[in-house]
Amino acid sequence: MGIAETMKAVSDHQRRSILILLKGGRLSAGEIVSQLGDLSAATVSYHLSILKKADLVREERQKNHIYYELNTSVFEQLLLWVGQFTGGADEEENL
Amino acid sequence: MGIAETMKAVSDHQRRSILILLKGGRLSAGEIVSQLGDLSAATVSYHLSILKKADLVREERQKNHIYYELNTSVFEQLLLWVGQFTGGADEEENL
DNA sequence: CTCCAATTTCGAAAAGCATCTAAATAGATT
DNA sequence: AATCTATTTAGATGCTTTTCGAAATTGGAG
Repeated sequence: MGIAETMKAVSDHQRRSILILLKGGRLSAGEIVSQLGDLSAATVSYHLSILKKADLVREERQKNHIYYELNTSVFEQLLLWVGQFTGGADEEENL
Repeated sequence: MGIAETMKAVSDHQRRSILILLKGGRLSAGEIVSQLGDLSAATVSYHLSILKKADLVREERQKNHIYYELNTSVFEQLLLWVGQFTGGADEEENL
């Protein structure tokens, strides 16, 4: 947790692709592997573990699948961080 | 240009520190070096070049100083990208 | 309990990144 | 033009990250 971890997680292209995929609803690891197309299952698993540690996705076990879905709450924090540079959100006008 | 470049630029701790410093107004490279305290001028220059390439800062030459300042417009794009996951901004409801 | 399918973990290789010192450049001042 | 100061570029080094294939794990089905 913390902006550093979130930023690192989101700074990788493949991980951003995974996040975009998950916008369409939850998917199993295997489904993510085939939708991405060009990455081994091991690699996808690695990326998922990073997204999970950063709390950007949540995992849910069911049958013999593991489903992943977005955890939108952490994106709010990211939004706050970025917002401080755009006059959005945050704003502590005390200088 | 492009979200990839922006994300990479912003994913580094030192570069984020530089951006925060620049929130307080423009600074020369040397001023940034001393405010950061623990980084060589060469390294700071390296980070500035990345922020510049990503268009997050703008440089302005004056006397024998080079001043850097935030370019807020690219942060808006970042905001849009993040916003797509939070129900903020963007929103193309067509499924 | 054995077999299968889905996923993760391990170990290694390759690529990329942050950092430094030293050398080069750019511009202002003498 | 010689020099001083501010900054960048170059080259080297160590650290981190991404990726893979193979082996281990986990849980369900026969």
